[in-house]
Amino acid sequence: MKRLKLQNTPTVRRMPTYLHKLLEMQNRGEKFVSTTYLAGYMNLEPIVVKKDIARTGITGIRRIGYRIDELIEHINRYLGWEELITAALIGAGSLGTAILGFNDLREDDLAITSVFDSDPAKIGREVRGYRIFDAAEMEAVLRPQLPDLAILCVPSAAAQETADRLIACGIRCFWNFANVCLRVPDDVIVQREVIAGGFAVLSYKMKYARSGGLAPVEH
Amino acid sequence: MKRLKLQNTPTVRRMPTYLHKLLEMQNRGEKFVSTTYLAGYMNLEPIVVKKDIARTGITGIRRIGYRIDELIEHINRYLGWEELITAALIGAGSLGTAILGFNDLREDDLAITSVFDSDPAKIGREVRGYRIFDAAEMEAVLRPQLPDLAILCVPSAAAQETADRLIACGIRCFWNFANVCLRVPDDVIVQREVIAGGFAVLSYKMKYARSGGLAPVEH
DNA sequence: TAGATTGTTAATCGATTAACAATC
DNA sequence: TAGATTGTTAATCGATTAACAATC
Repeated sequence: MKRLKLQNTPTVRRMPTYLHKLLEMQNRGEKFVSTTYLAGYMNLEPIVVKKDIARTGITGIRRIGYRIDELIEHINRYLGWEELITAALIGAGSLGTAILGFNDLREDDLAITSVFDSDPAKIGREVRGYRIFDAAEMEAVLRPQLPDLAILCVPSAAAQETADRLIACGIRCFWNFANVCLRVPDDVIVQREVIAGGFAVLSYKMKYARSGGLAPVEH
Repeated sequence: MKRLKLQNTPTVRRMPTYLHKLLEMQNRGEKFVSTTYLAGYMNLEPIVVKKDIARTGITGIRRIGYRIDELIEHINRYLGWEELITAALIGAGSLGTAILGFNDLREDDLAITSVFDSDPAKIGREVRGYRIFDAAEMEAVLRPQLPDLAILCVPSAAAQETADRLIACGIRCFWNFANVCLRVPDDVIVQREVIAGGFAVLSYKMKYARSGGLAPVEH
């Protein structure tokens, strides 16, 4: 099976952190930023930031850095965050609620257009200003206006079945927080978040530090 | 500044997913597993899994695979998950509550020994069976029995200040879910989770697929 | 001018992938 | 035996890092 392999994911993953810092600086009224500054903030080597920024295609000003507004625009374009992305969120438990509350993402990048749960105690109520629909009515609600992606916050045991229904509905993109690897057709995109993966890196760092002394850093 | 750079993080990040699947298989009464099988489940090339497993130092059985119980033990040792890791969780909002509810991690790997919040409406109450302490009393509660790490689920604006207090208390390891890069001394370990990073990869995949056709896969 | 920074090319390093022998 | 798998070494690829010219 030949698969399309994605490149530059380390760069892509760093972009939202640059963006967040840049927006904060813009709010403070700052106009320019240098790679040195961003690297200092993120505890990275300046050359890493320089290469990342170069990928967006921006041209900077020698001795000064980059225009903040221009850089924000370039990063948004690089990530495909120019037009609003719409999503349905399935599973309004504590994790789902946490995602509904991320104002970092929800400014101009991601709009959650509907929220579903199968718990009768939740259906019809509001969470963070979102009305919760009955998961049984997912197809009926989504079909007329299909969102770009589905955010899966359902229990792991229900994830595959939920995904199957959404795929049948026409959804071709998933952000999967359930602890299972989904079986999907070739043309369906899945981004799985593995929280335990972060914890594994953390404990590996601890093990490393016990022998080494200093605190290790990724890369 | 010379820093200790961590290697094999891609391997380390995949380990918890192997582990989770292996435990499930063990519960079903299975005894052996092959790299081919795990690769099929995780949608990876078999050679990737073979190399990952080799890093744990286990020896397999040609034509059969690996003993599941032995592999579980080797992965736990590789990650430093042999003895229980203890943690304080700061911030019992929806994200904190979600983490308190991850039974995947909380079996034998991670024990949350205390939970703090500064919201008077929450202090003294229970969330998922954990009693919530007043964040103002963090030092008093933690000092007598310092946990291995702190899980930061506080609002971003409060993260640095909270971290500073915990460092003064003796904490040397953080799992940081707040959207800021913490300033910490050289000997303090930080693992930052950037949820927006996952979303960036997802939207980058979408952009890629729009031109390419097939759904791209990392690596 | 001097110095901080961008821009660009080359070197290095590490992770993935390929190839194939060994073997139960 | 044949075939599926592990074990191991080498090749490739991509990301990080180094070096240095250009310049405001």
